[in-house]
Amino acid sequence: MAQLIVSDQVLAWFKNHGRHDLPWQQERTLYRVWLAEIMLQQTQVATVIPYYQKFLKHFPDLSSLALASLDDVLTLWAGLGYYTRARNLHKAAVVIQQQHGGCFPENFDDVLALPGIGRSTAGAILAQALGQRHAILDGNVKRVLCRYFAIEGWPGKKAVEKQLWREAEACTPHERLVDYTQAMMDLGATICKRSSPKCSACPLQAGCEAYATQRVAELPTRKTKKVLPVKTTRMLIITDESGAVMLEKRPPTGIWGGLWSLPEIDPDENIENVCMQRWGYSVQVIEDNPGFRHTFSHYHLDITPSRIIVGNSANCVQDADKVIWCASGETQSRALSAPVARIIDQYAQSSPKT
DNA sequence: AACACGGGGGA
DNA sequence: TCCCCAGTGTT
Repeated sequence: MAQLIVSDQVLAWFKNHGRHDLPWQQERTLYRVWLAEIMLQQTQVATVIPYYQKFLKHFPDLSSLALASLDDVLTLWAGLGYYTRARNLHKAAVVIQQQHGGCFPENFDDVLALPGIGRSTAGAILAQALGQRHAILDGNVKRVLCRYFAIEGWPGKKAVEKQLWREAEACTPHERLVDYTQAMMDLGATICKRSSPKCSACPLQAGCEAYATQRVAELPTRKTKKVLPVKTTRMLIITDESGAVMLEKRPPTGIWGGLWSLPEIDPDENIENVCMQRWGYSVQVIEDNPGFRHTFSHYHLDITPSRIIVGNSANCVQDADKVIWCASGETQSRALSAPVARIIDQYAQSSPKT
């Protein structure tokens, strides 16, 4: 069977299914394409259009933008978000006035050097405005390529991104760069979407490795959410003859600062020894429990609750600010952390009676 | 609530 | 060089 050429498929699809009437496609000057590409960073087409037209009306060319105050630029940008883009846009306009005689540069490295313009945006501007041959690799194209070539690994990783740039270069045709560049972005935005991609309407389906191996939903590989560290602790449910439970006040800062909590010990330590050392208690461990996980924003805490009965609580004097014995019906009125409340609630049911 | 996003800037 | 951020829309 004949080799499928990505650009051929995409260009043929673009003819009937791509967008051809976007404002920045009408008069493809470098200035207009540049403005569009900056606005389109992290912002969808439908949102951009009214801003784009308003902006162009006020700043129809590069010099009007360069001469404007940053305040005026930001005012027109208001509502689009990511205002760093507007600052860089204005800064770049000034740079172009000073260093390029007011003409938007046509050399790739010069464009790349402007503030707010990276490799992909530089390529997109020159390809769309001048038909120069440059690969682009925005989020849409990354998704298309990751799926088409079944590229594993998070695209933000350098090695993966390097491979993606290589594929992007290899796929880029030598002609019709204006259409191809727009077509790839349109394909990613309307067909090869992050979720619910429309593979049945995709011009690349026949050659798509992810589609062939049913991995469309898994690719691109998502960013590994940084694995939270796991800490472990043992919480002691120490009850006396009356069923009252021992609570400790936590330090004012840190986790559960100032709340009442169950005494905690290192899960690897011997419970009887610790109870004797810390409180002078001879204790009887009733049971050990499988425990459960409580997750904070920055770590998991695996909690093992251990049920303990002590016969001599009255004999032991404690600092009432730090330790209380709390009767079973009384715990609800105390400021408890959620896991501690859960544990106490769970064990209150089976609280031993004297 | 988690995730995605292009480029800048700091480690 | 690599990582993380800012700031907002989408899922």
